Amino acid sequence: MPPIESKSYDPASIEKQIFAMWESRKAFEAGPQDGRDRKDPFCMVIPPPNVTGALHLGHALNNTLQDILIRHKRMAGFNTFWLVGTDHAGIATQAVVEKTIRQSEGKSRHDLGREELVKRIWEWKEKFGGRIVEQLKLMGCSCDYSKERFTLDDGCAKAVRETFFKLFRDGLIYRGKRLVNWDTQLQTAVADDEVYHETVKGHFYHFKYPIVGTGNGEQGTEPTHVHIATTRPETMLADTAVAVHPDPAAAMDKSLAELRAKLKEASDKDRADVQASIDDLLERQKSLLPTLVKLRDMAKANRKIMLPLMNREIPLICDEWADPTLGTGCVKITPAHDANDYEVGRRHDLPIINVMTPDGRVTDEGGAYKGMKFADARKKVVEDMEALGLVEKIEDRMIDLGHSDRSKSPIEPYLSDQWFVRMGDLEPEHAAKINGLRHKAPGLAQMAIDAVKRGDVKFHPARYENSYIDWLGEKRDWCISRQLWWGHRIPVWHALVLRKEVLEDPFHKELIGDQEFSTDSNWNGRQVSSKYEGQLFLQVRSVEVDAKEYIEFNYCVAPNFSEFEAKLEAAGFQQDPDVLDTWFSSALWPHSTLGWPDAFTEPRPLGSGFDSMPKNPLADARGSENPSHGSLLSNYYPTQVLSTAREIITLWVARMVLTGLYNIGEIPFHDVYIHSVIQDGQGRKMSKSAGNGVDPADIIEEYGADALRFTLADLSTETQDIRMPVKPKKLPDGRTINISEKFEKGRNFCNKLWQASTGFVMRNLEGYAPKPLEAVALRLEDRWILSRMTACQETVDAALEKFRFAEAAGALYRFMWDEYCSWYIEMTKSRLQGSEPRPLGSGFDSTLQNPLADTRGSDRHSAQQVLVFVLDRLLRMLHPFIPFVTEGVWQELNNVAPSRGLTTLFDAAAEPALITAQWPTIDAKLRSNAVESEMDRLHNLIKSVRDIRADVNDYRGKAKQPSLRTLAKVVIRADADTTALIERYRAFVMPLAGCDTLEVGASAAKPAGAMSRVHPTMQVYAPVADYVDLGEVKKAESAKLEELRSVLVRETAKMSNEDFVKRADPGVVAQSKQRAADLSSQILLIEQHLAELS
RNA sequence: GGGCGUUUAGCUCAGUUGGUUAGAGCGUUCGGAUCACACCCGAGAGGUCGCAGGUUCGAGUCCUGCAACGCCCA
Repeated sequence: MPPIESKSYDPASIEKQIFAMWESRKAFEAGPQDGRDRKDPFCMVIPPPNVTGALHLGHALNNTLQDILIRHKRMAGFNTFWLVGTDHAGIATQAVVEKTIRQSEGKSRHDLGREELVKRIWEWKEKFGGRIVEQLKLMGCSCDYSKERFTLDDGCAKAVRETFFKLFRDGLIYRGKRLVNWDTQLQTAVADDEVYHETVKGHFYHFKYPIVGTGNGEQGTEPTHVHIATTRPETMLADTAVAVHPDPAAAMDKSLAELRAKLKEASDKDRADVQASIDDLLERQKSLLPTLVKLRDMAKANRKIMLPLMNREIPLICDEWADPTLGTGCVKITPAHDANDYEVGRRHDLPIINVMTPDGRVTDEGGAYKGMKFADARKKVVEDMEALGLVEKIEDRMIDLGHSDRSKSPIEPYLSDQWFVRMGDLEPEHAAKINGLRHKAPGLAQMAIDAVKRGDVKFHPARYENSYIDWLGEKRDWCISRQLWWGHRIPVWHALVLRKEVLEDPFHKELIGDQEFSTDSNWNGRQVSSKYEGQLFLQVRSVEVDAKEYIEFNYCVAPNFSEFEAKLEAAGFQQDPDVLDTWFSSALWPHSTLGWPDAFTEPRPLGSGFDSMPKNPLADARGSENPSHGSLLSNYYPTQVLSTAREIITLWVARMVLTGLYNIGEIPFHDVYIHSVIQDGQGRKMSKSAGNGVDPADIIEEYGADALRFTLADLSTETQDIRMPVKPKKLPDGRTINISEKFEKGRNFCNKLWQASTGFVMRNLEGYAPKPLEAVALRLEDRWILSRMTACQETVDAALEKFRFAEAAGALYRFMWDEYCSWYIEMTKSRLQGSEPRPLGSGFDSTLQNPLADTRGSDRHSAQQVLVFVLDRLLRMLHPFIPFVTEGVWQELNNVAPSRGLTTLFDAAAEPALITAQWPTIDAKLRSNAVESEMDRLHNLIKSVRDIRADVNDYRGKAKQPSLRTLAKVVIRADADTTALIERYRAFVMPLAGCDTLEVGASAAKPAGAMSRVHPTMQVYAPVADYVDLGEVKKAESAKLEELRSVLVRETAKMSNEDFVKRADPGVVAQSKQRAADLSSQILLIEQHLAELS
C-alpha cells in the first residue's frame, strides 16, 4: 500500500504551470528578444511528424534529444530557433480520412468528388492535427510554436511550385512509363518504402505453352511444348514472349562449379544442403539440358509460341533472365506486370500489354477475362488451362508478397505514366546550363553525394554516411507523382492533339511556331515562345491512340503566371490530376519553412557559367544591419543540426541536401544526428498492431515528462537499437497501458533532485547570508565538491558537443547522486547543525595542511553557500535534460536564495527563469587532484568502517541478535600525514562511518580480536570479539589474503618479464611497481594480523 | 547476395587513443523506519567480455575467420 500522503516529487503538480510560465515569457521564440547578446544562430527544423498520427516513443526520443540541444544552446547564448510543424503525409492521411468516411457514411472518395474530399481532409486536419503539438508541449519541447508550419501550407505550396517549375525548366523532371507498386484499393502508386513484404501461402503453377510448327521439320525430336511456371497465372494474358537461356550448358556448368567450391568450404551443417543442390543440378543436366538446348536453337530460329487462351503468337527468345538452374528453365515474359520482365522486354523490344485496370480488374486487352477481378481471373485462367490439358502440376509454395502499408492489400506491379526527377548525371552541356547544379555537379544525386564527401554535411555516428552515399550512388530517378487528391497538385497542364491539327491551331502556333517535335523525352523542358520567356515550359511527346498520331502537350506554368492557367484550360487543357509525393515537400522543409522563395533572390541568372557563383548567396542579407532586412532565411539558413531516424536517411535527408543545394546553393544543415531505434524487450519493432508499443503520453502520466526525457537521454548511446522491455499495467480506471520499468531510473533521479534541493538544501538555509568567499580558502569537502563539479561540467560540455547524450546524462547522474547527495550533503550535516557560526574569512589560509582546523561544525554559512552554489550550477546543467523539475526548483531557490555567487567564481546575475539562464562556464582553477585524493582517503576510511560494521551485522543477524548502528571502537594506524587529515575531519568521519570512539595514530594500539581493512596508507581495526566468532574473522581475513596474493602473483610475473619492463611505457611500469609494493605491504599486514588473532 | 550493426553480470547497457583487481541501473542477498529522499540509506554476491586463431611485453578493446541475432539495400 502506498502512503496516502506522498512526499515524493509530483511532476503533474508543476509541469503545466511551468510550461505556461515559459510560454508567457516567450522563451521559445526565435531571436534575441531576452536582452542577451545573441549573435550566433542555432537552428534546427523538426522532422515533421505525420499529421494523422500521434507521437510514439521514437518521436519522444528524437524530440527529447533535439530539445536538449536547443536548450543547451539557448542557455549558452545562441540565437536559437527550433522550427516545429507537421507533414501532410499524403497517402497516410487520405487513407485514414477515406476509411472514416467509408465507415460512417458508406461513401467512397469517388462519391464525394475531389473538392469535397480535400475539404473533408482539411476539416479533419484542423480537428485532430493539433495533437502533435500538444504532445510536444507535454514533453516540454521548446520549439517556437508561434511559427508552426505544415507541409501543405501556403509557404510550402509556394516553395513546391517554384521548385517543380525550376526542375521542369531545367529538364530535370520528365514524364515516363514505369512499373510502379500499385495499390489497387487506394488506386495509387506507392513508394518502395510504403511496401512491406510478407511471406504468404501460395501456389506455383506449371503450364505448358504449345510451340508453333512442331509438326514439321525435325518432328519427333523437337519439343512440342515449352514449360513455364508462375505464381501469378492471370498475368499470362499479358505475356509477350517466353525466354530461354542463350547458353544453358555453360550456365549450368558455372553454377555447378560455384556449388562445388562452396562445398569445400561449407560447414558440416551446410554440407548436406550444398550436396543436395549439386545432385539436383547434375540430374537437371541429364534430364533438362538437352531440351533447353533445343529450345535455345529454336529461339534462335525465331520460332513462335501460341499463347493459350489468348491465341496470340509470341516469340521464343534468348535471354539470360531465364535461369536454367531454376524451375523449368524457361520463363514467361510479361513486361507490363513484372519489373524484371519489363527489362527483358526493353532488351528485346517486345510489345507491352497491360491487362490490369487501376482498380485491379482485367482490361479490354484481357479477352474473355475482361472486367474480372484479378483474383477471379486467376481461378478462371487455371480452370481454362486445365480444360485444355495444359496444366502440368500445381505446387504449394510460400511466396514473398508485397503489401501496401496503407491499405494492407497486395501490391501489383503496374505500368503507368508517372513524373520523375532525374537523379543521374546529365550530358555535360545540359548540366552546364543548370544554375542549381552547384559545385560543378553532373547531376542531382552526385551533388548531394559530394556535399557529404566534402564534409559539408557530417553524420553522427559517422557510419551512416555509407547508407546515404550508397543509396544516392544508385542515382535512381525519383518517382514524384502520386494518384491521390491530398497533396500538392502537379502544376502541369496536358492536352492530346492530333498531330496534323497542331500546326493549324492558332493557340499552339502562337506558342510554338514551327518547331518540330521530337518523340524523345530526354531534354525537352524547353521554353516555348519569347513572349512568355521564363514563364512557360513545354514537354511534348507523340502518342499513338487507335492508330492515330497525337502530340501530348505538357505545359508547366510559372508560379506567378496564373492567368495563363485559365487560358490553357479554356483551350481544352487539363491540369494533371496527380499530386506530388509527400517527400517532395518535406525535401524543401529546411528552406521552405524559413521563407524561401520569397526571402531569396537567385544569386545569378541562368546559364552564366559557374565561375561567378558566390560562395554564400545569403551572406549579404545576413550581414545587414537593418533588422527588417534579415529574414528567417538569412538569419538561420543553413541550420545547424538535423536529428532524425536512420530509416529516412535516404528518403528525406538525402533529398533535403539535394534541394537545399539546388534551390539555395547551400547545404541545409551541418550535422545530421541519427538516433537509435527503440525496440521491445525481444528486439522487435514497437508497433500498434503488435501491441508492444509504449505511448509517451502514458509514460508522462505515469512517471512525469522529465523521467521520460532523462531515461531516453540516458539510453542514447551510439548503438543502433535500444531494447526496452515492455509490460502492461492496469490502471485504476480500467485502462491497460504499456509501460517500461526503465523509466523508473528517470523518475527516481528527478525525485532525488527534488528531495535534495527542496527537502534538504532549502530547508537548511536559515540565516543564509552570502558573503565573499574565496574558493581556495574553503574546507576540503567544499573544495572537493567544487572540483568534482568542474569535472562534471567538462564531461557534459564535451559530450554534448559530440552528441553523446548518454555520457552527459550519466555524468550528471553520478555527480548529483553519488557526489553531491551521498557525500557532500552528508558531510555538511554536522556543519549545518552546529551551534554558533564561526566568523567567515578569519584565519583561513590556502594550504591544505592547515586550512580549517576548525572541526566543530560551526561554519554553517560557508556550507550553505557552497550547497546553494553547486545546486545552482547543477540545475543549469540538468535543465536541458529535465527542464520541468529543474525550473521548479530554480523558482523556489530564487525565493529563498536570490543571490548565490562565490567571489572569484562565476557570479551570475539574478536570472528569473532557468530556461534562459546562462550555461555555466568552466573555471579550471577549481579542479584539484590533491583535494580529490585527500578526500578519497577519507572516503576509503569511512567505507572500511561501514564495511566492517556490515560484516558484524551479518554475523549478528545469523545469530538472531539485533544489528549494531555504530561500532563501539575503531582504531586507525596511519602515517603522520593521514593521521593529521583524519584528525582534522574527525567531526564528520565519525558519524558518517558510524563509530563511537576513534583512535588514530602511527602507533595506535591495535585492539585484540579485531576485524581489519588494510589500505596502503592506513589500516582500520575494530574489535569484534564480542559479536563475532574469531574463527569466522580469521576465515574472512584469510580469504582476503588469498585474493591479494593471487593478484600479486600476476603483478610480479609482469614485473619479471623483461620485455614488459623494456617495452611498456615507463609510466605503466612505475604504476605496476607501485601496485606490487602496495600489495606486498597489505599482504604483510594481513599476515601479521592473522598471526596475532590466533 | 551486398552493406551496416550487435554479442560484456539474471535483465538493459557503459567501457573513447590497447595498460589498476572489467563498471552502472534494475533484479537478487544481508542490514536499516536515522529528523531530504523507502522513488531511500549502508554492505555484499554475481562476469573464463559469443567461439577459434593471430598481432603485442600486454587484448573486452586491434586483425582474420566462424556462429547467432538484428537493421538496411537488392
